[in-house]
Amino acid sequence: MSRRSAGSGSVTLEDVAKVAGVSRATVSRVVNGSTTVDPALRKVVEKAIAATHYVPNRAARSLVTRTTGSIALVVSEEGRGDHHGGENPPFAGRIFSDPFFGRIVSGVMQYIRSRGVQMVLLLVDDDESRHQLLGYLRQGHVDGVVLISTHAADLLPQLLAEADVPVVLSGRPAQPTPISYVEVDQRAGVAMAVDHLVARGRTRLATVSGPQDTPAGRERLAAFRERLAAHGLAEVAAVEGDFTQASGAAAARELLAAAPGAGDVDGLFVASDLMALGALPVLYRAGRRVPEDIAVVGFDDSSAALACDPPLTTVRQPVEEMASQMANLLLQQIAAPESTLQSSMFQPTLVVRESS
Amino acid sequence: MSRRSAGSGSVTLEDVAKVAGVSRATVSRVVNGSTTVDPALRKVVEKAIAATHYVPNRAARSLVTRTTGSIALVVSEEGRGDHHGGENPPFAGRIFSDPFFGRIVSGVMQYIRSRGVQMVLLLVDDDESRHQLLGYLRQGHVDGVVLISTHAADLLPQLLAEADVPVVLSGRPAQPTPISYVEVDQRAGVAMAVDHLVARGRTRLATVSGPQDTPAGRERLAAFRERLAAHGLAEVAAVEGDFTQASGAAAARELLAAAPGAGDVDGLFVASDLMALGALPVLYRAGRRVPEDIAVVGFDDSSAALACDPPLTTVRQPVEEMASQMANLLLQQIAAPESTLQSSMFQPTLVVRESS
DNA sequence: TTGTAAGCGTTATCAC
DNA sequence: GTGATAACGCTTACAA
Repeated sequence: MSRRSAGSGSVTLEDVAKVAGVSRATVSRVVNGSTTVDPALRKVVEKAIAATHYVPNRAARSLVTRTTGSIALVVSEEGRGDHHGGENPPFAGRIFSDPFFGRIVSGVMQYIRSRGVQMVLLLVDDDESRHQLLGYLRQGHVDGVVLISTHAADLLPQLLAEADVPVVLSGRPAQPTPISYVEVDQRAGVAMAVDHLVARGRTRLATVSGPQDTPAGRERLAAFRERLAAHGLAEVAAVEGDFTQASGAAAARELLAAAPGAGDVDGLFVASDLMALGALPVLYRAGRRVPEDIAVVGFDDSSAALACDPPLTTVRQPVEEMASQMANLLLQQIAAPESTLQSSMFQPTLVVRESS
Repeated sequence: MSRRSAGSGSVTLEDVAKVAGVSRATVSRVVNGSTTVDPALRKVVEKAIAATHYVPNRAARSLVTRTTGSIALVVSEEGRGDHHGGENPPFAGRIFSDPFFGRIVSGVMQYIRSRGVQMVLLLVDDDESRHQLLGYLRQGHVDGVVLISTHAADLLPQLLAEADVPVVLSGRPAQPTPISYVEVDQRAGVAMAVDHLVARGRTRLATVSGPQDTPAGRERLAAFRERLAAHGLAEVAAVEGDFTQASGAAAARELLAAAPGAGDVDGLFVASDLMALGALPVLYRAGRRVPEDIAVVGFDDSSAALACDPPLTTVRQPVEEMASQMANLLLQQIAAPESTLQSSMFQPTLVVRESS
């Protein structure tokens, strides 16, 4: 085939109709699986479709049906205090290097691919890109949105809800908002971690928390304190990270500086595996053996947990399943826009490895 | 705003024209930035557009222009020997958990976002999904494809080239194919790694190679041997991995079993950081100190390199830049379909850290 | 059950 | 420079 081969896709319904000796409408009915078509004729039409290599033109179809068969996966990093301060590149690619991101993509794709739905990936990281997103959605190029929003101050969940765009949010919205969402039971997960440490005989517990401008960061810290209290304990220390590996290392240093006495802290809950990955070498170099001197539990069960040495005990979030469920709820909402909003809560599990 | 607010996006060119007191055609000209329109009228029209919150309907536009303003990022895992043998989930999500993937997404997005182009993510991992992809492309929902293909036996590069779809491939095609591509100078990168190890006084060199059914895996192994020969050396051992962390660990074990004498191997080139991440703890547990007993160099400079302990010396691939360039070449090709095919080669750099 | 015909919202080719 | 008007390829009443 040459580069100048017949403009593929240019065969129309009309062409098929001509070949099959029927009307355009009948071909359309066959293509769309209408039941009201004579089986014999259908055979003929199907043959004609195969012969002509017909494929429907999506744009034309969209124009009349006002649906597109695709959804957007929107990653919103907006609402952060730091507006990419000195990052390299300036582009907010941090999220794409988080193991979390890949799992979400995987989960969404797994759900939609067999349903003939496509996914377009969009990033929002400032006012301009948010504005562009809103425009894009109004242009009607997607039927709905799976929204990954990390920060509590993010305006997007509310805006999308108001704009009447079918949308499912990752995590409970920070402000009460009429929006569907899928969450993990953070409280239960953290409780598992704390209970596990206590069961291992640890009583001097500290935490490396997530950023307090995110719901996940806040909830996990609160749950940590709450569960500690239930055991009649109080935290020895709490240092805030930002869910990155580097911040985990920094937090560990801070922790050691604050509690220099050997054996001061004997159990550590780190609010994400990636931070734990950063923290472990720091502990190790400071002469603290894991788990002997200090038992460590992470959160997520991301690939970072297995990259840890020793392998990290962690609270598993079923991220892929949650992402699939987001896609599921979204597709339901698209199919029945006026149905009531639904949300799902997933239970985490404790994965015990060698770090505790 | 209620959930029943005015059907957003339903304001048409005609509506704007009515408000502005001009014809539909003129509004269209303004929207598309045509120069042949009276500045005064343009002002009026722009005001009307703002007043009505008009946004163009993409489907209608696509239908007539036959372009979509979006491209596909196609990840093709096809051509592997193992057809997801016993993987959990069966879905081929391996690629999404590779740090590589996020960097590619980041690079492509960075390039296209300011140009108003959108990206849809597609996965091909078997005959059926490949067939679906071809159909999808013919439906004309994207203007072109950035193709990430990992395996040498993959049919997709050839098929897309034949189908006359604008496409840019990651890496040189395994079979000579009329297709644009972006590659890294594997040979130069591996040479840096080997030279570095030799400069460190290492002479008993081994490698954990990538899978030999991928171009990257093959080229790096060949280049390793070639460069070794240039130094008058020969490899002590070469064990094949599959670019995953687990395979790196397995390879390290095999290596130790094959060369059990202490000090047998004093330098190790691992063909990807992720495999190095798996290999290091195995070496460590076997009593080999890194870098004292055995110096290790990786490839990629992915996040895995920093997750290593000690931090990994590695050959940096400018993945984001390469991905951006893929997008760039693709957009060029879309704009001028008959122009000659272009390819780019990027130079890697050596990032020296503590593992060697 | 099938065909006819009227749009869907744009862009593009013409005259003016 | 501007305005009719004809496509673009499809779905969908409505008629037959």
